[in-house]
Amino acid sequence: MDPKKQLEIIKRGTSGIITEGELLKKLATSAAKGRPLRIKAGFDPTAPDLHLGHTVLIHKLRHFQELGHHVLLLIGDFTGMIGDPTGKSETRKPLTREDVKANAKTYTAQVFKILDEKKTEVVFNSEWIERLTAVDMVNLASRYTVARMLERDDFHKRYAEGRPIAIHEFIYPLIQGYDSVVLKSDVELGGTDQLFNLLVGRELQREMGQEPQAVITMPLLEGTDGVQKMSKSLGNYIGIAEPASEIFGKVMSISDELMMKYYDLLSNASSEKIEEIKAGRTHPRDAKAALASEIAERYWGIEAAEKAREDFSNLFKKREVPDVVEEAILSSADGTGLAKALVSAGLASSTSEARRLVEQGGVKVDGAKVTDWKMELPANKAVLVQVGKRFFKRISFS
RNA sequence: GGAGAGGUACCCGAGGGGCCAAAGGGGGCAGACUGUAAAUCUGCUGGCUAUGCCUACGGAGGUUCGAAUCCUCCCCUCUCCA
Repeated sequence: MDPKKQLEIIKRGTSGIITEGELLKKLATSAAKGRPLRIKAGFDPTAPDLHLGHTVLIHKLRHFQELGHHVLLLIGDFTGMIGDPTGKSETRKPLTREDVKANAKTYTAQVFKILDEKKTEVVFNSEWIERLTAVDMVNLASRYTVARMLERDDFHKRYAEGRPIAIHEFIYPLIQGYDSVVLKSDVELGGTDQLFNLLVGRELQREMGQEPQAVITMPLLEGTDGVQKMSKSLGNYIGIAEPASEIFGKVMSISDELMMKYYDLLSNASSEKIEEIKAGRTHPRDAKAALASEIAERYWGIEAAEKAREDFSNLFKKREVPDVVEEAILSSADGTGLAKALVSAGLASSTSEARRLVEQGGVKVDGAKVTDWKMELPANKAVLVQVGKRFFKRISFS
């Protein structure tokens, strides 16, 4: 494909390219010689379950793959096995080789839902880093200066504020850069927070007589709240291992504004289509549903995605009861009071909570709104209990 | 080693003897509305055998009729100095 066209596709959704001119030149040479570019992206194998935020980078890799380039999926197992004592939050315990292997396996399995496995080369950096001798390490370290290290924002701040910087923290960027040298990468992708480390790769390649890699940074994906970056600990994430209905629902719950970003970063839709949505020619609700379907389908297949879409529409548009409602058989020994039953059935976390829900008109029994939390449920037949719009349980007593 | 600041609910953060189950914001939940679990608006947001009781402002004691608030000791975090 024409290098300029390629660049256009690659640029979509990125937060920075260093430098665009260099990248274009690489693309041109590649096209002229019929030699695919080597695209590197590194992953930390410590957290095996991925959420959509992690996939932003992977989607960009896919774009390269579709353009015929060679993707190098680097598993940063070396740092994982040492453990990074930086940061006070938690002392990460070093992973064993087995842990890393197992993590990497689940990791790549998830990654290959997006990337073409046949066109992807998975590499582990322990393979070459472990072979380095102390002499090699010192030699590597001599290629970079303290002053340049201190240019990194967080080092700079910590140094200025007199907070500690451990020596090994200087080593990690060097190792990441060295990986680029070993892999002879033409392009490296990373999150915006990785910019400095990515640039070290350029320096080291230049030092070692290679043409420096182009660097592409991808923005951090905001979570479902639309403000903070997606992360498991903030609870604003959409995990790719979550059920299709959850993925679908969570995507539907994002704001219209955030949807645009998700389209840029997570969708395989054509640029034309995305432009159409941004221009408002597609109804936001439909655009969001299409996105939710696309993502759900990617991880669960078309059938599950269709089902999720249908259920969602029944539940929220038509306000119908889903056709599969979980049964909850409670013991009548605890009494048949509504508030208690809500708690036992897992629809409320405490009787106070249950009471509040009822008082606010959020509870229906057999389709009728209930106002009395002391109401007794029938002991001899099952009733359909609904909390809010989305939680249903068929409750009976044994 | 010395000096100072601080630790409050899911998070941030106010309150400095009773009116404090604790302002305000965020998050979460519910309701209204709708285009949808968007946006906006409203309410709720410790627990319980429930017009009362219990538990809770870093931990343990103490003063007081009464302590998140005052005192003592301890633990932890941060800042400055050596």
